[in-house]
Amino acid sequence: MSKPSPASATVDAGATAPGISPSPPPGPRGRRSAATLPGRPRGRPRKLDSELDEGNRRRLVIEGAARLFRTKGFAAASTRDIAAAAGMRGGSPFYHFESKNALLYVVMQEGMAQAAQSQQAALDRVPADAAPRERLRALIRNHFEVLLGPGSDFIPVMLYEWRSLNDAQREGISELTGAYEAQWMPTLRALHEAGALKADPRTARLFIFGALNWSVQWFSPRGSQSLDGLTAQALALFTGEA
Amino acid sequence: MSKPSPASATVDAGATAPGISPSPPPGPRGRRSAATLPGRPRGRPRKLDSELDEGNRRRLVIEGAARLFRTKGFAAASTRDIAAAAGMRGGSPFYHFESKNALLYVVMQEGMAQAAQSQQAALDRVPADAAPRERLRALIRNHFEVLLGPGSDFIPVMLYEWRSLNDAQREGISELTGAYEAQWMPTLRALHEAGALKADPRTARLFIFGALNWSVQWFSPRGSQSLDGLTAQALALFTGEA
DNA sequence: CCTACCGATCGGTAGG
DNA sequence: CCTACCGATCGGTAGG
Repeated sequence: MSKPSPASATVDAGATAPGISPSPPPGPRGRRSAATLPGRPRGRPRKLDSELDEGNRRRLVIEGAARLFRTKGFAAASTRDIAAAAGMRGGSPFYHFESKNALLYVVMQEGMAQAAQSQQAALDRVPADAAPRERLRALIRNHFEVLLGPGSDFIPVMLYEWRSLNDAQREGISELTGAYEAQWMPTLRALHEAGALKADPRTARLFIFGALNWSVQWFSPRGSQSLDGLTAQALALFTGEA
Repeated sequence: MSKPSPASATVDAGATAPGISPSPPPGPRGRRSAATLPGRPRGRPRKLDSELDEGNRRRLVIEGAARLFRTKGFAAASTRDIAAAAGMRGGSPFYHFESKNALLYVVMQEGMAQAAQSQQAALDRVPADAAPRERLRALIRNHFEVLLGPGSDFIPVMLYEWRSLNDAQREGISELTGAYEAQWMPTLRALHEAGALKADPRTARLFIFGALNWSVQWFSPRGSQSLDGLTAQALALFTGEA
């Protein structure tokens, strides 16, 4: 119901998902041939001021967009709002991104790439002979960090603005979320076989993700709950052990 | 983070939450003195055609709004879209509602009122001497019905468009959601004391609601899962019993 | 409830 | 990256 029916969903003409490859930022709108322009001095390319912080300005746009998309929603956050948040004038975000939608995609893509990396690191920190429950604890704890930790605007945007993506973009993000979610399954299956998780692992994963993801709606970092405490509570709820 | 800070949150001048009282629909924009207008025949008020289906037109606006707010989001759904969905021309929804925002409020308020009523009926159907787990089953099953059953656009809108309400409106809706949620607590406490629910009941309620609410993101009525099946899985996950 | 209209705002662009 | 601009669309209203 919340996804448009396949029949009516068409892919825009030039809507190939931008920035799918996790390669270094391609510079403003792909225009990167400055060094080969005529009349430019050879040798070590002395960067202009405007080039020096070019990556920084782009960063500011992305971070401002993430924050505004999260607090106001994609449709309600104007590109002017985003420009102001990045210290720019109205039209300047379009120097870095070809459309508001492409900016949304980059926010989600960067968020998921970082979440996946953080999750992999968390799993690597768990001893190979650890109990499945400890592996689940690490996954839950990292997920809370990604959702609620400092600078955590990107993933909430991904969770709550999925419908604002077009089909090609959804496919790109799905690849990332699919890999992220798949890393939970061996642990959930092990717990299920050990009798510590009674629900079917596939359905359990959906419910567990829902329980955790929903915390962005009610968690306050100024409240009494710590992320470690929340993790322990979640573990108790799902595996019946305090 | 997703709620505006109290300092910057101001209540609009005339923004008293419309339609708080669950009394019968007050007719177009509160104008209901037609029967007392001069020159009108006495006796049984013979209704004009336009009056006959006045409630129906209003209904159509509300239901179209609920569907569009759900599928496109509040900001992205235009009042023109809603008018068209109700078979009207562009400006006509404003004959029934003073603003797009007031329409959102009515959708949420009607959704919650109906959900609360449905939940009460579900609880009334549980025998007084039933085990707490059976009470929880009834609550979960009803919640799935409210979220995923036929005509279930209203509650998802409430869940995902909270930020589009102003402060006065939030207060009005909070009263309804608070009562709805409170009905879960005795059951959760009983399960906790019996050792069937390991997490703290307050936190457990937040996680459980998250797990259930998130199902609107992935559930498909054309899939293999029935709402009864989902309920059994959720019960197994939370209370460790199949 | 429709017709016709209004000011405001929006995403996006040309040209420098 | 700014200035200045564009067409489109939006929520909302007057007047019937």
